[in-house]
Amino acid sequence: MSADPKIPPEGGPAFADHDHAQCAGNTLARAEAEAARLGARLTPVRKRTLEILLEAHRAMGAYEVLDRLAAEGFGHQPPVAYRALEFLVEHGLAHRVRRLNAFAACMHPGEDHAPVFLICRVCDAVAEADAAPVRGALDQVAAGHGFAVERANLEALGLCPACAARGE
Amino acid sequence: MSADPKIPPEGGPAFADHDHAQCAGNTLARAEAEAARLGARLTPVRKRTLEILLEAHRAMGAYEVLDRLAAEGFGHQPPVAYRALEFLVEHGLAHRVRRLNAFAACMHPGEDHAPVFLICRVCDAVAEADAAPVRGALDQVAAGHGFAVERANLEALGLCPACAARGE
DNA sequence: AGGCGATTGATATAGTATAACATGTCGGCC
DNA sequence: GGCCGACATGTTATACTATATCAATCGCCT
Ligand SMILES: [Zn+2]
Ligand SMILES: [Zn+2]
Ligand SMILES: [Zn+2]
Ligand SMILES: [Zn+2]
Repeated sequence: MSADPKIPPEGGPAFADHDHAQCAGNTLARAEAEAARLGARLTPVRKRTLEILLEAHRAMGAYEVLDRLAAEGFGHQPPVAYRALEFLVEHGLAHRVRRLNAFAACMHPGEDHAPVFLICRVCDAVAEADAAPVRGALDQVAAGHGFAVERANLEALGLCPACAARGE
Repeated sequence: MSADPKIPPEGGPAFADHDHAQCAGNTLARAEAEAARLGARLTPVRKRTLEILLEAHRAMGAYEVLDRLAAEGFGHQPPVAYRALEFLVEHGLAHRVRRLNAFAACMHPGEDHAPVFLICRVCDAVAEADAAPVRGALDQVAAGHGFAVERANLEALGLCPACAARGE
């Protein structure tokens, strides 16, 4: 039942130590501004979903998010979580991490970025890095095949600095 | 239903037109050599699974592979397909395409490569491109975060040359 | 023959995701 | 005010993807 081998530190920080409450609040504010700019309605479920992702500062599965939402009086069915998450992803307020079948809040809402995800295989922390250089190389390789890249999933699995220092 | 070399869609070839029977046979031979080199046993189910992937020359879901295997007298249960696929992936004879929850035969077995996948969103063809430049950029970006990349999933979605020419 | 690890198969279940329908809410518009 | 359509939320039901576990078998070595 709860013999979870991985113990993702509750609200674990991304790679760099930081004041996470401020980091989450900050990002939420930017996300709200971005939603307003887009004319996207950040309703209660959606906002709460985003807050949950931001507070955790890690990738969360849809059902994990759903449990939290349900515990707070929202719907108990999968579509409740999936719809909110889909909304966030579509509007660039969150990202889907396919390697983990999970979702993570976007740390740079409104910046129109193509992220690369750095996923620690030990602590499950997920950091969003700038993909511009990677994307450039990708576009060039693809061009060599006559292929036009529209979207890319770039996800790296490895060791975060903290876990590497801890001797993995 | 399979003869016209000009039409990619069903079981379509990768991006470049080619003699697919030869392409598949060739790759299978190289895969067998690689398996032998590794001391990996390419048993009937495993070999047939690889052949199925090679013949299709596209990414296939585990259950799709399972249906084929079952129709040919192998087991009818999911683990049959998942185990064979896992074996192939572990030995570098196939790759997992997470974006599609699917698997594709490796076109360069034994070359110790880190592939990038180019996935056509129209015809579902999947090409395996050299990821070395992409991987280099990725490593550099990751290093900037103190992150050590061990494995990466690099998958691009877009338009293959044939579909682009056909006016998308 | 007997032991042993690897392989295959079946049963059962876990985990992830979406289709389809019902209800409610909030606008503009007559 | 009353109507209407767009959207949001919620529910039921189901589809799709993946793994844990036990049982039988096979190849190989002693
Ligand atoms: Zn982002
Ligand atoms: Zn870590
Ligand atoms: Zn390959
Ligand atoms: Zn195509």
